[in-house]
Amino acid sequence: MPRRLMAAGGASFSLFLFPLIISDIIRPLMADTEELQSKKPGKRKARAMETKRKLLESAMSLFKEKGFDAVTVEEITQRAGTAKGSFYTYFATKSDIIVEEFWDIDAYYRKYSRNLKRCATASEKLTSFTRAQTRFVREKVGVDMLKILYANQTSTYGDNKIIIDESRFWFTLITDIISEGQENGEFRTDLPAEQMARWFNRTMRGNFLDWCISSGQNFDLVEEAVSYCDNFITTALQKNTRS
Amino acid sequence: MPRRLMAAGGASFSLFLFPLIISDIIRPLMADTEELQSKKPGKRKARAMETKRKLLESAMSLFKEKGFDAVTVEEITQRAGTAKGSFYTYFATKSDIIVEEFWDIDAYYRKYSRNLKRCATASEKLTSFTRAQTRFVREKVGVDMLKILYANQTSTYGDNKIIIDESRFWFTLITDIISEGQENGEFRTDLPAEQMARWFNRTMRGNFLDWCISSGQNFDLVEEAVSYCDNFITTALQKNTRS
DNA sequence: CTCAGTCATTGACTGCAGTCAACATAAACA
DNA sequence: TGTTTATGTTGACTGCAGTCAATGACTGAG
Repeated sequence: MPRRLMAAGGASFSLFLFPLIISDIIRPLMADTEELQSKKPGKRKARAMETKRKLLESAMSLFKEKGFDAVTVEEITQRAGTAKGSFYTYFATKSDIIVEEFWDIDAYYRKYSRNLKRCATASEKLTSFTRAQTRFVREKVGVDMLKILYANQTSTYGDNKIIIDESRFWFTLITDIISEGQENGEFRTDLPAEQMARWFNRTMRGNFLDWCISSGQNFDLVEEAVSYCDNFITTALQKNTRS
Repeated sequence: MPRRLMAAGGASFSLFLFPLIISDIIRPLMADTEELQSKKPGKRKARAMETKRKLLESAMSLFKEKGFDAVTVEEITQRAGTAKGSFYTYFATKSDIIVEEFWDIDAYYRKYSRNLKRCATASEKLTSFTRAQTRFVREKVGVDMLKILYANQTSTYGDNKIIIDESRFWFTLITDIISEGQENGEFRTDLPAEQMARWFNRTMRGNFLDWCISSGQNFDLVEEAVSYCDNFITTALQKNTRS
C-alpha cells in the first residue's frame, strides 16, 4: 500500500481497495490520441495530469475517511492544493470521481480472468467469474459507493455511461466465455454470443441494482448472483434440458 | 411514510397521463386503518391532506411544463399557496413527489390486468402484460421521469423503496400468473412462483435501468422487454425444452 | 525572441435543496 | 371553560454543488 502511493501516486480504487495496474490509472488521459502521438508530454499537459491525479487521490482518501456525502468539493481541492474551479475542469460532477474509479475495477476483472483457465467448462468460468465479481463489489466496493455510481449513471446526461458500456472488459469477457461455450458444444448456438452476454449482464445488473436499493439488506449479493448465474446457465444457455 | 395523507382529489400520474380509477387514487388513504375507523377526518388532518394534495398537483403540473430540473421547490410551494417548509413536511426530497406518483402506476396495471382474462395461457398473459407495462412507461412516463425515479431510489436512504417493493401489484400479479402457469402444467413446478416472479421482475428491472441510462437511445424498451419476456418464458419458465 | 492563441487556474459568485426555531391553531384533557 | 399537548405552518437561514469571467502560464508560429 505505501509502496504504491510512492510509485504511482495511486488514486484509483486501490487506494482503499487493493493495488491495480498503474496503466489503468493513466488510461483516461492516455486515451487522448494527440497525447499518444506527441513524444513529449508537454509541460502543460503534465501539470494537468498531475492536477487530475491529485484531485482523484485526495477525493478518494477523503471519501474513505468521511464518506461521500460528508466530503465537499472544496475540501477535495484544498487537499489537492488547487482551487475549486479546477475540479470542474476534470470532472463534471462530484460523483464523476467515483465513475472514474470504477473503470479500474475492470483492471481487477482482467487480472482475475487469468484464473479462469483452471475451469474446465465455460459454465464454470461464468460462475467463477460471477462469484469473484460480486465478492469484489460486496467486500471492496460496498453498497455506498455502488449507490453513488448508480445514482450518477441515472441522473446525469453525459456520455460517461460506464454501466452499460459494452467495450468494458467485463462485457467482452462474458462474450468470450459464452462464445467458447458455443464452440465446444456446451451452449446453444441459435443466438449470437453477444446477445446472450447482453442478457446475462443486464440480468446481473438487476441484481446489483436491487442490492443497492435495499442497501444490501434484503439479500446477499454473492449468493443471489451466483444462484442467478447458475440458473441462467442451465435454462438460458445450455443445450441440455432441465432435469 | 405519510402516504396515508394523500387525498382523493387527483394528483397522481393521471394529472399528465390519463385518468385512472378513483378508488385506486384513494387507495393510500383507505390503506390507513385508523383513518377508516374515525368518522370525522378532523379539521387539522383535512387541512394537511389538502396541503399535500395541492403540493402534488402544482409540482406535477410544473414538472410537466418545465421539466423536473427546471422547477424549484419554492415554485412548487408558491403555486400551491404554501411556504417552502411545508413541502418538507410531506416529502423528504424534491424527487419524492415522483415516487409518490409512481405508486399510481400500479393502478393502471390493475386496470389493465382485467384484459388478461382473454389470454389463453399464462405465457400469453406474461407477454401481454409486459407489452402493456413497457408501452405505458415508454409513452406515458417517459425516460426523464423514470430517470428521476431510479436516481431517487438509489440515492436516498429512506424506506420508500417502491422499485423493489414486493407488495406492489405488479409483483403480486406476476406471481399469480406464474402460479397459474404452474397449476395448469405450463410452467416448471420445482421452484416457488414467488422466486420466479422475483427473477422475472429483476430481469425486467435490468431492462428499465439500461433504458434509463442510455436515455432510451440504445434500444426500444417495448421490443426489448417483450423479447426478454418471451425468452424468459421459454427458457426459465416453461417445462418443454427449447426446439 | 516575440507575440498571439490556447488552455489550465482561480475564487468570488449564483442558485437552490434542504433545515430549523419560532409560531399558530386544532385536539385532548381537566 | 381554561390549560396543555400535538401537529401543521412559516420563511429566513445554511451549506454546498456547480459557474464564469478574469488571470496567468505554456506553446508554437514567424
